[in-house]
Amino acid sequence: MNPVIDFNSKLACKSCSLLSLCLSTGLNAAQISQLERIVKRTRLLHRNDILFRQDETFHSLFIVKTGSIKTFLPGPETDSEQIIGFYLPGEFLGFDAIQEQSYSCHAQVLETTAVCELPFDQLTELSHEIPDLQQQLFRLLSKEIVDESRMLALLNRKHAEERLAAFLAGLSCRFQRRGFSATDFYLSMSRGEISNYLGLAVETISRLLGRFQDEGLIRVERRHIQILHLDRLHAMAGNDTRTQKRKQASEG
Amino acid sequence: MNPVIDFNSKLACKSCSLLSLCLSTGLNAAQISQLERIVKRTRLLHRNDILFRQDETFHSLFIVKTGSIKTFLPGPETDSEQIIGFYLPGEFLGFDAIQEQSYSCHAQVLETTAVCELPFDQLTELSHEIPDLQQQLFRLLSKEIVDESRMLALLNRKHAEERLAAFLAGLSCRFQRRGFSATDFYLSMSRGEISNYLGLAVETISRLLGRFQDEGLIRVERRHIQILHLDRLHAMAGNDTRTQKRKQASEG
DNA sequence: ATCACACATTGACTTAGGTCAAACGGGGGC
DNA sequence: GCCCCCGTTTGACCTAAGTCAATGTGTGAT
Repeated sequence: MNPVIDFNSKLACKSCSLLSLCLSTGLNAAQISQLERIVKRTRLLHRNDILFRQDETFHSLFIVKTGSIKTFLPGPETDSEQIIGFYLPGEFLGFDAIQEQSYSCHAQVLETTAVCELPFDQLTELSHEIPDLQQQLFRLLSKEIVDESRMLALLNRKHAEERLAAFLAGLSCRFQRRGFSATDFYLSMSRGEISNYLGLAVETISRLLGRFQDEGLIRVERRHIQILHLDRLHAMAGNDTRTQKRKQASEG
Repeated sequence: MNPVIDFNSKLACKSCSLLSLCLSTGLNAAQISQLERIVKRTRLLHRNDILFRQDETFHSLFIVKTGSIKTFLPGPETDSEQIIGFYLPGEFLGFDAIQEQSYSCHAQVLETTAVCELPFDQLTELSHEIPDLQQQLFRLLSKEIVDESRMLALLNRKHAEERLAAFLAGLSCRFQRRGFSATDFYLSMSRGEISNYLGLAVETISRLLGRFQDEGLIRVERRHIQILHLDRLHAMAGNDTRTQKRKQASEG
């Protein structure tokens, strides 16, 4: 289920398709190698490991190389935590920590996961020399803002069915963009985590997945999801074609 | 209700307490005057004027000097718009536009409002010379991310009562920080706009405001709000004292 | 291989808040 | 000054989704 990775040697960033995907649009080879020099050793983490904690001093951004991570705000009870986001290969974490110089949430690993660590002060220093890097960082922060405001709209205006459809459609897009199948993937999060993230009850997720399957929209077996009608799923998520195109263009 | 402002002359930024509050923490006088030079003429807008539209090409960030602005994602129907945020004096708009170089939402003025315009390319250029400026910009973006994730948690985990309490408590904090009263202010948005923002029905807002008043928590008459028990309001919003302190510290 | 436990499903019932409808009231336009 | 219209309030009713409870099921530990 998880690809086998060579963890013995430090992976050079140029062999890591992710960094170029994420950061270096517009950077030349020399600039990329400058960037490589500041990347700290790849870290390998296992299910339930904590990458960072709320209030911990901020030093670094992280990029998911393989695996997946959830971020959440803790609540008074264990089950009153609020999941803020799921992070898949090629995605950045830690932007929330810049403001107060400490992380605003916990980040916990959902499955065996490799991350790159980017010390932020070195990154900003370097971005003085490389204007495009600064620009790219601003873009990544900005994307996070846009994504979260779309999520606000989802939670405020959409019913359970549309939320789950949007969630699955979103995962599909993100997997596809990293070269995985858009229609056949494994969820790294439990039903409970999905329901928490979407502001629904576990039972609702369970019933909806069942219904989606009955309707021939998807095939679901435990955490294995196959999307049979991606177009219908997008329609159900309330993405008109125009929105979809715009999103795909921007995410590409 | 609105202070009288001298709109005949361009307001120098140093006379504008806002810029120093918002941007220039840690900037010296020379740097501030560099910054001043790139600020475009203050613009004066009136109720319902559009500051920018979704998909419009991005050139500038804006700061609210006086008045207030809402941002929203348009929906297919007029009433299916989703309000993303309200912006008060001293607050920045436009960060969402960096990613795609076009605004992700509409920004509309709620009352007579003055804004400063900061051309973004000049701002980033300047921030190569002034590291602290770059840092400050990153912080502002980051704050937006944290605020939005708190809002996600609010919408997902809180009931109507807690949402409205949090909304009022939040306004109170923001007014106070700009030197206005924390317990006596006017809402620049309608009940409908509040309900839209909080993901509730107008009727629910109306009923809750009535109930809060009956309970002696607030005095409300049309858009005039007086908070009689700020502590109880914060408690109702689910802000434990610790969270409150941390928030105040960070927002100061 | 077996057990135990956490995750997942399914059904029955409850409820917070939405929807619909009707009445009210204040401020801007004439 | 009067009227109209939009925003607001209030009441009656409805429904989507939550809660509670019971039952299944795959996985990892022993």
